[in-house]
Amino acid sequence: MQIGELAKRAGVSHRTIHYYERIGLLKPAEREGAGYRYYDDTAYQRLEKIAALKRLGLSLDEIAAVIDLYFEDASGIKGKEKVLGILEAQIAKTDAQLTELTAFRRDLESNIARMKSLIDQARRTDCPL
Amino acid sequence: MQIGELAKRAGVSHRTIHYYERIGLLKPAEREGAGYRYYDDTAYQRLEKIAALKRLGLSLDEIAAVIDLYFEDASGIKGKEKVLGILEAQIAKTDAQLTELTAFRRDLESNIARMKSLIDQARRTDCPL
DNA sequence: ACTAAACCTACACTCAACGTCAGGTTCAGT
DNA sequence: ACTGAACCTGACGTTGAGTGTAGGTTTAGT
Repeated sequence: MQIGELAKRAGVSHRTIHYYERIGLLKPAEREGAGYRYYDDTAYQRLEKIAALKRLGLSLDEIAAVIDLYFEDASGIKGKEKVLGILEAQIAKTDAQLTELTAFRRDLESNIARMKSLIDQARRTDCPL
Repeated sequence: MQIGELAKRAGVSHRTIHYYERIGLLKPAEREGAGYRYYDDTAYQRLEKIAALKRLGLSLDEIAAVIDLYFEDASGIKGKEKVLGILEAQIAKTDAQLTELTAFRRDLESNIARMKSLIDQARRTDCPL
């Protein structure tokens, strides 16, 4: 598939794909004959993964550091140990984020309840129709 | 307390505080005599809250939309209903994020296990000391 | 052969969220 | 009265994550 279709399927612009390629997030893809890029499905999967990791709040740099795990084995034992370190740091971060996120959720719920009762109350006193 | 101390306590720079004030995230604070800003503890709490919401991935704009909940009641019933809408959208987003985050955590754990076993294996075959 | 749609590179621009710098004012202690 | 630390504003610089545009090339359909 060409860049246009890939972009459409992944819900990003072709400029974004060029950008990801430039910063090393997405491999340059096959370049047949002239300069056209041709992608297969793994490129699409990679873009999806990138989007998912972005939603978790990772920067593109951080994503670059972990994404290859999903698509190839780290090369050599040095690489593996480095990757292990990254993963362990990442899981600690994730746990902290989970804690904060659940607390935030609780907060939201209690505020929703509060708002609802305030609205109810206002309705009953101001305009009982 | 003055801006320097507030900045130190909250772990941000004074320029960040100026910036937050300029975009309406932080009230201008008391300005006695000459232009010096004097803050009380709620300013500190507000900065903490902002930091927490940032860690959850909200933009400063989004934070501005919800932070007042924590410090004052929304005014009028119209405001309350608007706020309620924001809160409910936010909680849906939060739930989605929680789902993704736990999945990501699971992924990380399985990758960590995989890496550990690969490293172990490599150690045993390559250099059995 | 021709044309429109899709592609290419390269540079410039945007926007958020700050940081840096310069030049001036104010406050606290001596 | 004086000095150094803390403060002020305003303009400009920076980084991350892209977007826009210009000018040229390639491909697919007719």
